[in-house]
Amino acid sequence: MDARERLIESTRELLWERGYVGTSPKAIQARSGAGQGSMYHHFDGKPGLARAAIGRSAGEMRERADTAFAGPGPVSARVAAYLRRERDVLRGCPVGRLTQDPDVMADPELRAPVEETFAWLTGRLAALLEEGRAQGEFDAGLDAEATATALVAVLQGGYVLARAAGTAEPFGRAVDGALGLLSARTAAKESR
Amino acid sequence: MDARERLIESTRELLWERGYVGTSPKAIQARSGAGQGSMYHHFDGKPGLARAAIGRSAGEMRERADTAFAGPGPVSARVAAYLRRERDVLRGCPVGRLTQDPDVMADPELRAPVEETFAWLTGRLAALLEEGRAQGEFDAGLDAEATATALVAVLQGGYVLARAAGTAEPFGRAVDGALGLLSARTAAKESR
DNA sequence: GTCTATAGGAGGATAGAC
DNA sequence: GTCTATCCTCCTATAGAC
Repeated sequence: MDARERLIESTRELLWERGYVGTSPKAIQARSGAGQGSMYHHFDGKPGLARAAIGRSAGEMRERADTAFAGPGPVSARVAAYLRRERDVLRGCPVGRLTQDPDVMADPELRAPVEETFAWLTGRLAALLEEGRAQGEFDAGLDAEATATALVAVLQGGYVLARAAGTAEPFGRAVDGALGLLSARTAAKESR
Repeated sequence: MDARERLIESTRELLWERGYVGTSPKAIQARSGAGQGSMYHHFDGKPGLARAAIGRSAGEMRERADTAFAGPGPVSARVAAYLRRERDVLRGCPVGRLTQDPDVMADPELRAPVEETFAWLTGRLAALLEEGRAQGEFDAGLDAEATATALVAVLQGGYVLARAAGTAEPFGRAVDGALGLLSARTAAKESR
């Protein structure tokens, strides 16, 4: 792995763990093993490094969601698969985390990937739920858009509760609670 | 308002807006109008100031929840009242926010109020839902604990989505989605 | 490409005068 | 109680040598 690559990856990790304000060029250099000169040769500074790192995190988040959504089985199973996907819960969401960083949200270039990722995710999930509703998997009264937003929120909030508790447990319980509520909207299957 | 009070309140606001790492003693002094000497006379430094500020935010959060939960009407109405309570959505949750601050979570004294507040809130809401279930307001199969955790997560995640979008809208949609799902678990009322 | 030198400013706090 | 002076470290970056 070359220096440029190590710099991006180290920045990604530090942004994840400590946020933008909490991440210094010095720390990035230390973790990546790259020197001052190397860092400023490959990037124009902290914001540039952050752009590369955030873009990568956002891309990964989309890919993982896509994988779960495109899986086999009925919609409800794919939604459950996504919600229950293995996660490093206590680490939190690398993208959602940035939402709390005023310096990130103040910079349009840093903010855009965050905004787009959640818009895409919610929209994708809403389309999936709508598909399930159209096929009679869910009852006709289900509001796909609102439900999708609630499910994404459960995930993001689950991270918050888990970190507050110091255990991954609340995350799992939140997901269980959400799926429990959703399952009640599953249209009864006629057994004929 | 005396200097000590202004210092706490300013710290509270800054912690809310910028987090612990993003808040400097200098900024606290500037916002409070107190000088260096005044600040270090009343508090032993940044951690001490943060202790006072975080404790206050946590207390307020509990009080507000208590007010909604203790209101009149059936459980479902009190839960909805809490979820739909007026909020400064784009500002986020002053307590949940701290969850992303590694320096806060690393200090037991700063962390404790955060942990306790969410444990209390989830437990309180679970007890309320259980009460509703026992009284036949919800169907017997409702998992009060998991559902309560999901609802609190929807709130915390709603803040994240709202900040990502730059609008309060996703918060409202997430709450609508959650309440929509919950209403399907309301036991049908016999009209006799 | 990477290293070292250098630099102004901010962060976080102490000391002592008033 | 509050003010000013002072301190050392870290932050973020630039310059120029190798």
